[in-house]
Amino acid sequence: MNEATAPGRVGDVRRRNLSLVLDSIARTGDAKPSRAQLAAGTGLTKAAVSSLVADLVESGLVSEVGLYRDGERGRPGQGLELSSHRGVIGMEINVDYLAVGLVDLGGNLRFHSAVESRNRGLAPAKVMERLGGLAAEAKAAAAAENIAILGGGLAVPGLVDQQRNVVLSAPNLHWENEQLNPRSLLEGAPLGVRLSNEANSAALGELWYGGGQADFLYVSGEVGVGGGVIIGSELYTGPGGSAGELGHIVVHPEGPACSCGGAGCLETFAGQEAIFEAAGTPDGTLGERTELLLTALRRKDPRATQAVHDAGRYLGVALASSARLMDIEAVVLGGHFAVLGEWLRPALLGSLERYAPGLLDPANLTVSGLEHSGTLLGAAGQVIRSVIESPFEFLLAGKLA
Amino acid sequence: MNEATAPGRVGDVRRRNLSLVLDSIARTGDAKPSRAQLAAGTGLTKAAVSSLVADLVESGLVSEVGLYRDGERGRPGQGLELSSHRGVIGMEINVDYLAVGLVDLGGNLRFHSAVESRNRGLAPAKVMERLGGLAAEAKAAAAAENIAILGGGLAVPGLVDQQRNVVLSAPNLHWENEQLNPRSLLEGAPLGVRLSNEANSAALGELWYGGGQADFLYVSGEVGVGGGVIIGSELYTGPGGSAGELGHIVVHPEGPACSCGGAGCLETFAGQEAIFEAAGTPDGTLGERTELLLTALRRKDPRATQAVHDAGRYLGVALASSARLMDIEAVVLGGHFAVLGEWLRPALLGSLERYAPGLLDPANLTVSGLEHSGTLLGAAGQVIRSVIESPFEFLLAGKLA
DNA sequence: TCCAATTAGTTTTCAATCTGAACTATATGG
DNA sequence: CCATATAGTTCAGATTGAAAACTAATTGGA
Repeated sequence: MNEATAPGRVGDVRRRNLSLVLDSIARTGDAKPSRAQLAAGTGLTKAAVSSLVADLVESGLVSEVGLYRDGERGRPGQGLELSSHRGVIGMEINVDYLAVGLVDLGGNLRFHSAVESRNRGLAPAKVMERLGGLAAEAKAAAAAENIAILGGGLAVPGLVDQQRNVVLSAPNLHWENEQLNPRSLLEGAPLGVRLSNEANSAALGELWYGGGQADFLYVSGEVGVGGGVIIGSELYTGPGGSAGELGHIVVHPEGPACSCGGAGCLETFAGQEAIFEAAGTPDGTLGERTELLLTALRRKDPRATQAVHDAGRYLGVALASSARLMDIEAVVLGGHFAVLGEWLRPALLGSLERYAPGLLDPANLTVSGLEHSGTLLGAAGQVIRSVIESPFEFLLAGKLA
Repeated sequence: MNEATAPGRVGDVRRRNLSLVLDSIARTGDAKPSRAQLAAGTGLTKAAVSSLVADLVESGLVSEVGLYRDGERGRPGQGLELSSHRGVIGMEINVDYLAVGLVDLGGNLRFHSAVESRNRGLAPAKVMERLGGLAAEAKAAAAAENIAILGGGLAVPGLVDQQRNVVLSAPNLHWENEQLNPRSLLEGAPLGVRLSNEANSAALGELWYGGGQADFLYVSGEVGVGGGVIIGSELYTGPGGSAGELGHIVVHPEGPACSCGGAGCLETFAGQEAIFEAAGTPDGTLGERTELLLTALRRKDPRATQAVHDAGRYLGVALASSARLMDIEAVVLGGHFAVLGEWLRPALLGSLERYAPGLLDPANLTVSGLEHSGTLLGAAGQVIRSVIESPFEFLLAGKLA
């Protein structure tokens, strides 16, 4: 007998409605809805909403914020909002830097700190130690603002196993099957620390806190070319968790060998290294090389211009194929594709028009506006969303003062 | 206020559990479970299962089939099965033929009929008229076997709007924005007739009635190259409903122009027409040309061999990219790719190994075993699944004798 | 032969939770 | 200052599954 689904119990109704109400409060955001507005918005009765809100307030997830004046007459409602005294710490390990951010339940970045750190080839333990220092800063900031930390999210540029806290493979860090202990970064946080992929987190950050629509492909141009697929406002990770590997789509069957073992992958044409090399940018730190490349582009250096043009063209091929396969209607560019957006865009659009005419509206090809906090927001947001989606489990997990 | 989700009501629990029990019976299939076994399998109590089964039996969806002898002692259980006196008619319009099938709730093909029909360029009304004749045969067969027809599914080789019953675009039929009236094929069926895409239906047929796993890509080689993406045992159609267009993945950026307006699409290398042309197969009906090509392959004709080899190679490129983007771990080949499977496979596997080494286990690259009934089964199955997933709605829709 | 053991299925009681309606609370405006 | 309007609470009623006790049907051994 196959028992894919759990049986419905009477209590499930409340779990679902707790989440529905909490989600409504989160979506309404700055408007700070009253119970009556929530009742109208969710379709529940006022009685049910009152009862649900009472539980949420008691748990500390929701706060009442004074009276709310909407119409002209009648008793004013009590405004409700996600508590600004509950937060999650977002953390990011990338090839050239470490970063942390403190995000409250409402999605506000209350503290942010980043340091350069050449992590490539460094032992995970060493990197985690450095990150611990940053995390301590964030914890201090939370204490100062009286924000209780519920949990954390840690994004890394590689494939992860969230259940076991293992980085299965992060080629650009030279990590392979590395067991991490992210929980140690945030002792005592009731929801622990969730490990995630950098591109996926950035995509989720864009969805929840940026200009993300319900369906889009986020393209992450870091050292590697990654992607995050958002479908119906959810991250699509695929059965094995490694969906969105845009960097290894074959864009030319006679193309050069790729570090992945394949050939003709997008990354060999549009990865940071490939672009710098094609443009003839000399060695240096990421910041230096980026500056040099941008300068070269501004003075219309032909080699740099051609390099970026080619990258855009092949990115267009990959996006055309992706759009066809997954019916993608919108694309958000992040990382170095965001930085190079202006120079990349014409070739990219031309390529899309050549390989998939009319499929993607140029207006739906945008550049991320979250800059470097997108990944942090997404990493933290996953924990915040887990609370919004299962508040009942959270109520049990721990009602902290 | 955003009201994405409906509020949970107490009654929803029963809807869910009705579906859970019905689905359990469907999955258990030939084993014909007793109420007690269902209780164990679903996690519900015997009392709850008894009550749910009573409703399902009353509706006619489930039948009791005599005593069930399992253990050595104790009262024997009443075996339960999906009623074999309820059925759905699956129908298919393709470029060269029409087909119908009668499928009972248990997924058994109780009647099947197909005729050659050159539908390319024919007016939809004319094609529907011919199909009506076939549908009448199926209805007669149903009457003879005392099977009540609940509804129908109609698959066409094109993009459809299921809500409005419009074929948005079926290039190989030369149909564009054609309003159909599928309901007229099956007057009186309580659930109407559901329009669907041929490749998607074939993928679903493979999932429900073939060797389909929970996650796979079905590749449909008909006149065009189509695809159906199954993720977590569900069809992924994308936000606009046109996901799975494997035929228009770019496999060579300098490739020839494609009918879609793009260039270098897989279809220009691996579509039926492209293969026949590259192989030098003379004109004729599909059956004749296929026979000629197979004969040429058997006698190791170099041109035919090369044509199929190239098609396999480019199909490999497309599958490598698809696997990377969507984390696809299994592929099922249908249509002419199934027919050519034996000759295609080496080049396809070689190509996969070159472009995405180790990503797809060759054992997970299989050929459909449903032959020509896969699409019919899938088209009908969608209606059957809708009943299994929402039996409560069905109970309201109509309890027929 | 017949009863203890065993398993299937039903009945009964209870708790959870929503709806709906009546009720209380608090504001505005004439 | 009261009619009106809106917010929010209280309470009876309905639905539904859990738990436990009960009835039903069968086997195997005394």
